Amino acid sequence: MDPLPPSFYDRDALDVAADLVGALVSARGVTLRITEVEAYRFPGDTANHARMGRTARNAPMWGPPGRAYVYLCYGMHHMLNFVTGPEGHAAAVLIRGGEPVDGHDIFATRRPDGRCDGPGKLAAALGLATAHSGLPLDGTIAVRARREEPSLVAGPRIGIDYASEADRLAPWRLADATSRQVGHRGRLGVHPATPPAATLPPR
DNA sequence: AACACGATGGACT
DNA sequence: GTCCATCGTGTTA
Repeated sequence: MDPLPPSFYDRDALDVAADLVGALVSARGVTLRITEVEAYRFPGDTANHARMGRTARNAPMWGPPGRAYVYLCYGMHHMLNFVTGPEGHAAAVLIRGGEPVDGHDIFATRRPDGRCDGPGKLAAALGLATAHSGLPLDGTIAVRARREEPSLVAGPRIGIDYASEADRLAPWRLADATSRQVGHRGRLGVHPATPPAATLPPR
């Protein structure tokens, strides 16, 4: 199975997010089936790291689609994102949860409790850190298309109290309705994602 | 140079 | 539910 091409990511982050649930992400000896994601859109999303413009940290978000954006959160947890939209469009999808489907022994050393239901846990399970930020998603980190379409549930994104009320409430967290590896289940509704607004510039 | 603050997780009440 | 470790980054001076 070939990695998903950059064109897969060259769409609105919410559309990409919906298609990433169920996809496979592999890195450093572990493969996970993605169970939970969040879309960080652009422009106008006040929860987006790139909301204030380009910085050294968020530089990969401004680059071409289909690359990783990894950053350190709270001084100890790493967060894995996939960059979406064309160059200059600083959107991304945060990968928040996954079920191990290969490399179980390595997974067990990185996540002794077996849990992979949060973004810090997921990056730890894959052995990723900020050194991997900017890498294309067809090498050390590789993503392959899902085989079956999961049933999705949606809810507000987690941990973005600093954002505007509209952005705090936007149901841009998407998860597999049947997976155990999904956090904050009480904050997920049964509704599918709202249709994405046109936030991509015409091409 | 100093400072404030996290797209969290784990321990605990 | 509450508390807080821990440090890179961005902002301000």
